[in-house]
Amino acid sequence: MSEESTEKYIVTSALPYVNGIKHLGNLVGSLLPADVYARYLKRKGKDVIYICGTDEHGTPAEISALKENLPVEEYCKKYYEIQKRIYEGFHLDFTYFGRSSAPESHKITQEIFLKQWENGFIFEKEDEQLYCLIDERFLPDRYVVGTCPHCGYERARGDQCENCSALLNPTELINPRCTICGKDQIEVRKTRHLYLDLPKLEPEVREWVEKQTHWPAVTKGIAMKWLNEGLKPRAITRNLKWGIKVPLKGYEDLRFYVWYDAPNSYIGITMQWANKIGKPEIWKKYWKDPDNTKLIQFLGSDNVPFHAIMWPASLIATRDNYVLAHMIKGFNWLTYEGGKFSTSMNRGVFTDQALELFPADYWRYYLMLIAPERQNTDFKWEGFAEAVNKDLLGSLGNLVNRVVSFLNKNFDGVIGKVDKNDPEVQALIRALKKGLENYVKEMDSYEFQKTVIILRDLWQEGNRFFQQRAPWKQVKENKEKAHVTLSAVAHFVRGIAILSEPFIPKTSETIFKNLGLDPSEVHLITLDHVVDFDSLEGKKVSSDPEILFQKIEKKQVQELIKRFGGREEKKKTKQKKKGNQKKGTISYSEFSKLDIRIGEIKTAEKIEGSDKLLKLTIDIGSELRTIVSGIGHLYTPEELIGKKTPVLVNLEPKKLKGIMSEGMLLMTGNDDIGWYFLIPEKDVPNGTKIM
RNA sequence: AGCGGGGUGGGGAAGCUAGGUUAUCCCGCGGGGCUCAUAACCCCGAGACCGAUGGUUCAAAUCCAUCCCCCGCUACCA
Repeated sequence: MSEESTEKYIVTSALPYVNGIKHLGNLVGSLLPADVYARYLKRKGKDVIYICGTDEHGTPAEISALKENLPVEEYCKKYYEIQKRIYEGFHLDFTYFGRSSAPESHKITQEIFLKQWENGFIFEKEDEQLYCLIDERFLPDRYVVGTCPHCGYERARGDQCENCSALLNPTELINPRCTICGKDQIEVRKTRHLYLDLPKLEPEVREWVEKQTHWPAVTKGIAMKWLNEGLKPRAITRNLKWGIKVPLKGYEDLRFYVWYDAPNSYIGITMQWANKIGKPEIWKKYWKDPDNTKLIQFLGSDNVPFHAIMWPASLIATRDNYVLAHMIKGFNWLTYEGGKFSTSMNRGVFTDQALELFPADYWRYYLMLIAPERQNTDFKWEGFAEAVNKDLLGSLGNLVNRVVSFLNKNFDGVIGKVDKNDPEVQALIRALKKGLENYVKEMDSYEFQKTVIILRDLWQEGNRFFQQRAPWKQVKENKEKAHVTLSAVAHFVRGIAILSEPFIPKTSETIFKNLGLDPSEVHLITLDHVVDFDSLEGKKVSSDPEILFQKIEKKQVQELIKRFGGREEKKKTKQKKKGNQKKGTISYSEFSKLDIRIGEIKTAEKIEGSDKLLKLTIDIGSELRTIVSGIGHLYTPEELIGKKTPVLVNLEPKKLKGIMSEGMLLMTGNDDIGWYFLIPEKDVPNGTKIM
């Protein structure tokens, strides 16, 4: 066995919670980049497994199951199947997509726990918790509301009062109520829980984290913050029925906390795979050979503490030889049209809807292009359409189509010999070589956005070469040379199809098909065969090439924004919220944005077709402003001329009755007592600021 | 309020960790070319006091300090 083959990789994506169908944000923050990376490693010829599955334990699953009137096991199975099918639709090429509730996950979690127990990293502590007599369950903090002991707010949550923002303990609440049944049949019960002794493990965790100099800023920053604040013991059990049992006498009523069992399921799911393929021991080859295995984990930044601190600590505490993460690639957040994805407000796109609208590769490409690697990024329908129309269709699709069509029209579809002495051809080969080099460099640094841009540049490079060589002219003057041009481009296209495979696997298949190659080959060829300008010689391209992408029309974009919620809707809801609230405090900096000055009304005239609006010209010192004001029923134009009044000068201009109004008169009063000008006590020059 | 991320030509981003020739890319805009290709492609051009102020330095978008603004998280919704 060569040294190369003992090097193994485990790629994991954060386990999506079983509860319902996920947003695009969930895809882009872990599942998709993990898939792209695992595919990349396969393109490098590495021994790699890509592990993921649903995270099924915990209270939310139980509650959602209640709501759907299903036993929790059935509920989880249902959503496991649904999510699995969706991810297959996105061509996520898992080695195994399992479940955290499978027997293997129970087994490994219990095994890990027992080792920690033997090694003295687990202790018991008694605690008080609220218990709902109706639901017959202990209530997690979030499932209790009651009156705040500090401010008397009646709907304070178990952990914090929204009104006075005091941090609370659920047992402090006055008249606590259960949010599951809504009743107040609650009592305080003593309960004991098991804790993982993180303070004891801290030095080892710190030493390990400090060694990870190659982690991205998001990951390392969050991990160091936790360590610097000091680790506290963390409960690993809950009072639930749904979950993994604690394998100790006297603790049979307890279940492990989700945060504790979920990451163990990466191992558990690998075991599920191992059992399924009939090699029950093979999981150890990956998870218990830390010197030769690299664990690469993809997750959203909220998950970083669990993967960078808690889980490694947990594994270290076993004193066993489990693999710890080599890379934890944390992602920031994806927003939707400038705001957040929101289930309740029905804003944003769910993964199942996405697949009904467009092929998976459209999403894969755009999402990786805007992957929130170093900052939050925004999903925009216009951006999506642009990426599809310009990059995928205009650049890649066009290149593939034009070369295949041209070969069919002029050379019976046969690819010829590439003349490698031709300097322009040499330049094209060099460009592909260089592209490959950069691609590997960026992928090895887990830089997905940058890799996508390298791909896009290569697609353009193909078009440039095609344009520069103008085979449609060559074919008339020197048919042989035209054939060289087309053959070179065909080989180039083959190369970029392989490079593009991790990102747009289905498209790469189609490209291979159009080139007359076996589509499944594109998932097998390794990167060292990308730069190859010989292998297609004599081959025949497809006589009926498949169109790679469909254009997304402007009209369609507008419809999508309308259907899924766009900016307009966001504005409205924001205004609504504000309108319902009392005026809150503003900071001085916000106040200082207001530019209010004394202005003198120079002219005033009625606006045709309006009974209240007057068009005023106001001298604000530096200039004359046109302001439309609704005071026509209070004053005649003549009365207004010469009046001095405070004017809000930097108000966003707005068209009223077709006239641009560039400011606002400030007056006092209301409709009962009338409206009055605020006239300065002493005459001041026009344009004097009001502070 | 606390925490995290960010402010770079009209829009979106790269560059900032290891300061240094004309600040890079995509879209848009202006002009030109091509007609093989899903009006898709290619070339040229205009456009940036790199959030503000102060500092370090021969030299700062890049380092330090202060401030301002935006977004997200703080709800087992990633």
